[in-house]
Amino acid sequence: MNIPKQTVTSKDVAKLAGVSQSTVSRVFVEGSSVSEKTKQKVFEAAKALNYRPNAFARSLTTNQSKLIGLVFPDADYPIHMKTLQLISSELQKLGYSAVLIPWQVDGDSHSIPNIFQYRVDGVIAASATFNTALYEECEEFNIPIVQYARVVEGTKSSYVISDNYSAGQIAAQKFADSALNDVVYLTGEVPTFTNQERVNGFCDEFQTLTGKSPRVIEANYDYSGSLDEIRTLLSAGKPPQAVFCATDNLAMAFMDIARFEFNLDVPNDVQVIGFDDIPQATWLSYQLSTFRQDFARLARESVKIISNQIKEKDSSLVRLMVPVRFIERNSTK
Amino acid sequence: MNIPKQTVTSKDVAKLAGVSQSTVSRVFVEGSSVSEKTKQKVFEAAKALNYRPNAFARSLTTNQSKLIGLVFPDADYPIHMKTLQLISSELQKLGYSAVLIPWQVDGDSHSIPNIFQYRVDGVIAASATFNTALYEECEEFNIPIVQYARVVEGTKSSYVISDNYSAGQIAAQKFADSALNDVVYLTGEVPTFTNQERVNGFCDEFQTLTGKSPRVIEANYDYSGSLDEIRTLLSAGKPPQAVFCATDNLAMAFMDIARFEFNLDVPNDVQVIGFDDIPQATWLSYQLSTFRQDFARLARESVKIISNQIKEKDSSLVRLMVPVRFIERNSTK
DNA sequence: GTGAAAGCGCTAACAA
DNA sequence: TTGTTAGCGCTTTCAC
Repeated sequence: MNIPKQTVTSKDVAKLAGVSQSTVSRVFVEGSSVSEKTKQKVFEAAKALNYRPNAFARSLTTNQSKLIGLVFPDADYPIHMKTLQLISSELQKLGYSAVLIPWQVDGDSHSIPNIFQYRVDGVIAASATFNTALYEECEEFNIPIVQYARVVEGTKSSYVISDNYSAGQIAAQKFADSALNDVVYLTGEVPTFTNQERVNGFCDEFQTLTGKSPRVIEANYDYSGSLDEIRTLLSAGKPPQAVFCATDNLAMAFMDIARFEFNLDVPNDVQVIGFDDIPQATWLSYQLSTFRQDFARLARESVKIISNQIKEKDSSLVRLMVPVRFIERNSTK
Repeated sequence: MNIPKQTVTSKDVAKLAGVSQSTVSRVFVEGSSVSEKTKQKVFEAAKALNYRPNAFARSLTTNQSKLIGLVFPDADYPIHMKTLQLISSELQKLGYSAVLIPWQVDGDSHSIPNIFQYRVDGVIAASATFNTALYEECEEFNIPIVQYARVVEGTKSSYVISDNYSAGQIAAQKFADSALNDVVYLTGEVPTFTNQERVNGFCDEFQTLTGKSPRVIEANYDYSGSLDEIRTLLSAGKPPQAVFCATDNLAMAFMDIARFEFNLDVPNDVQVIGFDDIPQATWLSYQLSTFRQDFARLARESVKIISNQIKEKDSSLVRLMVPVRFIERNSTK
């Protein structure tokens, strides 16, 4: 176990360029005053030696790591990779890198604290399972945190989410336009703020428009965990005329059960709307009408917020709502 | 922009515990000799002050960052989140954290070098688009790299992949058992080592068993990019009796086109086998027979390899092949 | 615009 | 087992 010293340091570059170490430093720090000539000299020397500034040493003096902790989604939901790419890419543009924060605390819950040894400048919590410990740690160390596409109630943190209430309203309008009166909101089992907003928008609007209340029925956010609840729903008397589902996965589970086990036609016997617009929504088997979240925007905004809070030491909370778009395919009419 | 100093340092802890700074350090470093009594004292002081060792300062002296660069997949393929979770969790067990390396080099390609400012101890490249620059940088800085579930030919690095050749053989046997003779391998457009292995295993075995050669037809690894190629294939005379697809997404595209546009029954008119066992493979619309990769094992092994290469300074290449399992559902008979 | 010197928080010799 | 000392590679005053 023989760990070598770092190969090239700013000292080496300084020597080769014939300047002081601090001049080298200045060249690599934005906005320092260095003459164009020495700057060139230093760049040349740096390139010749293949020099990379040591971010750790830098952090030690600047007290900024340019590292953002990223709580990444725990569900194997098709859109989450895109989320990660978008966030990572936005961070990169601003000179930040992302460190993964494992959401699964194993055993003694020492894992969360571990990440704070790296002194992340901020944390982005991307639609993952709730983790109280994380929020407490952030508060303790005064690390700004922003929630991406989710809100954990009771936590005082910034967030960027889609306008779920409007989505609910639009779905309700769509169904009301078809003069339906027995409609269902199919929800997941874990109550979340964003889901509740959709429920509220849907129920409020449908009530207003038709005078009837939708049934809210609990299943699961994913496919396989919802099958039995859907069977129960469809076995209990007349099927609903339309179903608005909490996720696309759930909507697809509903469509499959309705078609293959209850011989119902979508959209003629029952209309279905999902939420998320996962790639599978376009597939020929589903052609699902659904709401597309503007993930690029969500990523951009959350990164912007976190970087502002870092730079400005501005601890005021930002709550942003991004519009969604209804994508009509063949599961509605 | 008022950046505060770090709140609590080992010095503070030392003072409170009434010991020297180096004793505090020893308490937080595995395998140092400290008496149980002082250890307790230090722990108490640390807890009272909410002390976290500064990983940057530590790295500076140890020349080890305990950070692993992670090149994460660029495709929005359903299993990739699981991959990330598994790798991240395995890393955590060994005391490492993962820093995301953005695969998309924007513009001036300065992004890759950036990550090396953090002096990652190693790099795991998880099934992503090939990036020559990354490999060169790693070599330049002597950073071990291991490829997860992929092999970029021409690169001298360790890798862990599934036994794709065997998968091809098993698929061939399955089809040969049904006495078929017109079978197709539906491949993606970008040639990869793992895919080629599957092609080889499939063709070799089918040839051996039946004396016939499968047709190898090029489409795409994802769903929507493959539709036209599949239409072309099915429009050209009699449909194949069976198709082995490079990915599950591709298999599902084939099933959809076959059923909805060519009125073919799966598996009676044409049998289909996929590869990956994504969650959708179990869905009622597909019930796809496919090969399940042992991602947990792939993650575990790749982390083990990288950590060994870091610890042992062992630059010998490890090439590991992990068995796959054929999961038979209703798309074959 | 540039250099010298001090110090960020930690670990690793070397003594004791 | 413990304390003292000397850096790790960088940035940042403060002179000049």
